[in-house]
Amino acid sequence: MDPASDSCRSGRLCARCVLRPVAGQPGPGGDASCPFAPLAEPLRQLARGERLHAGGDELDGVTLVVEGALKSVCFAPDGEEQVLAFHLPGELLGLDALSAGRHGSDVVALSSAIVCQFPVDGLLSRATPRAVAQGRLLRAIGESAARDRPQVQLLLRRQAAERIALFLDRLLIRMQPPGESLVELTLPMSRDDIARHIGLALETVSRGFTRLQDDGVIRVLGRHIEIRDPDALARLARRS
Amino acid sequence: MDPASDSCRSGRLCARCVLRPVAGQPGPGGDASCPFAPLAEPLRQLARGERLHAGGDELDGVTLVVEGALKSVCFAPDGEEQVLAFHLPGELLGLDALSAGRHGSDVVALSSAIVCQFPVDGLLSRATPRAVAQGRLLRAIGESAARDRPQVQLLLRRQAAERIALFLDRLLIRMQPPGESLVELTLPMSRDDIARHIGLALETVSRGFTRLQDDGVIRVLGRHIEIRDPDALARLARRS
DNA sequence: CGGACCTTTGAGAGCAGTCAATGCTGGTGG
DNA sequence: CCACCAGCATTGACTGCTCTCAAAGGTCCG
Repeated sequence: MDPASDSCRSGRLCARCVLRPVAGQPGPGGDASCPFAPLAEPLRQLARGERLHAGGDELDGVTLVVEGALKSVCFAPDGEEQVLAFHLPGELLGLDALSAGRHGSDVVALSSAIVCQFPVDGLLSRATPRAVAQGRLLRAIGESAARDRPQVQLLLRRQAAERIALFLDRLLIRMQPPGESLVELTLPMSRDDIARHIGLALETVSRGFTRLQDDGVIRVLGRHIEIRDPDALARLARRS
Repeated sequence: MDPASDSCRSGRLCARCVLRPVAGQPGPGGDASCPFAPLAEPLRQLARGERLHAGGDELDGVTLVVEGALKSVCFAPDGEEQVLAFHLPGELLGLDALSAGRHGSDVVALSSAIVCQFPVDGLLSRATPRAVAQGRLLRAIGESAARDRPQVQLLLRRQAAERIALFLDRLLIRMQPPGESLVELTLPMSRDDIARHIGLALETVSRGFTRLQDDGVIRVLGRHIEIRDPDALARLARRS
């Protein structure tokens, strides 16, 4: 099997890739011709709960989520798990290891998942045919750096209701394909994971969801969420 | 005046540059030979309160803090200022704009400051003599991405005392030159700025400092902080 | 010396955390 | 097909911490 072509053989998998959307690239051959294929390792499949890598592990490379969802976690010295980020299809992870050479957090699959890894050697190589791809990658890196910022903004909100509304609103945006507008979604993570991600007790998260339901903003059935009033949700996320 | 050489003419200014510390580079010529000089614009001086750029501004380039301190702020829709980050000498800022092409937050000088800017064109250029510098830059980018993570970790702590201790401990680490161990420091930011950065009310921050003083961990005189028991501080930051 | 800004301190109310118990759901095996 | 079980989600009661409001004290600068 050819590792390079395997990782991007399927158009379905590459369609939402963050590395792809660049000026004109719909050329003949379609999705099969991923410009990053030469840099990638074979796709890797993960089972629910399986660990992609642990904090302290040597940097294997930057990772792209193709399917499923993962979380980055670290542990406070008292053993408390902190969820630093969720990683959805099309998003990059592992950038924080580019400098230190080793990962700063554990990354665990929330469900069965497929990822695409780019060895760091390829990224740092100064071979010229890859220069264009490198530029594109630099942009993707900036994108990822930018994605951390909203998380900080969220955590700076001191009202639990605001945090929960913001979290939901942003997850919605990240999950919906460009142009579409999701009306319902199934959360890939537990209430506990959400709580550890937005800095609240899990009971507070649960109460928050219930409250949003009572107010007619969403409808909750466990992890299945129906958005009844997207504007109200956005308003709650942005105001107060 | 030659812009390129001006930006790194002074060894004093470049000594702590994040871009500099690479394998062997002490060669003759010393600090004057900054390998990034060809990529940089002339140094820029900022007065206290002066804005380097605003959120939404077109990306001018990645910025290195040479002297002084700055803060990145954004405003919640209700007008509340949120301090996303503080930027100290030797640190990079503006990475989050690499993808969108425009800055995501206002950056304001906390005191008079000097910065060194790298136009984005130079960074994306695939000219080969710069390839090495690009690799180094990629590492610096990863470093910056990694610096955002601790902020999230900090905000996930729910106890005010922990957040304050963590904030102080990390600021200490960032401010002390490698190898040295600071015993006292002068905070470049106000209690209000700290509060808006770690998600607390300014009164809570003030009380936290007082508490640390009462416990014999630090000594407080306004913005001047003396570390009386570094181990205790580290312990508070990492435990409970 | 005056004033603006920053910091500290106090008192009270409200919100979120903790502890505890019940309910629900999805998967497994009888 | 149903019973059971484990993990997850919801709800309630109570405590405690942090926010808010308010005022006084300090510091730095003009």
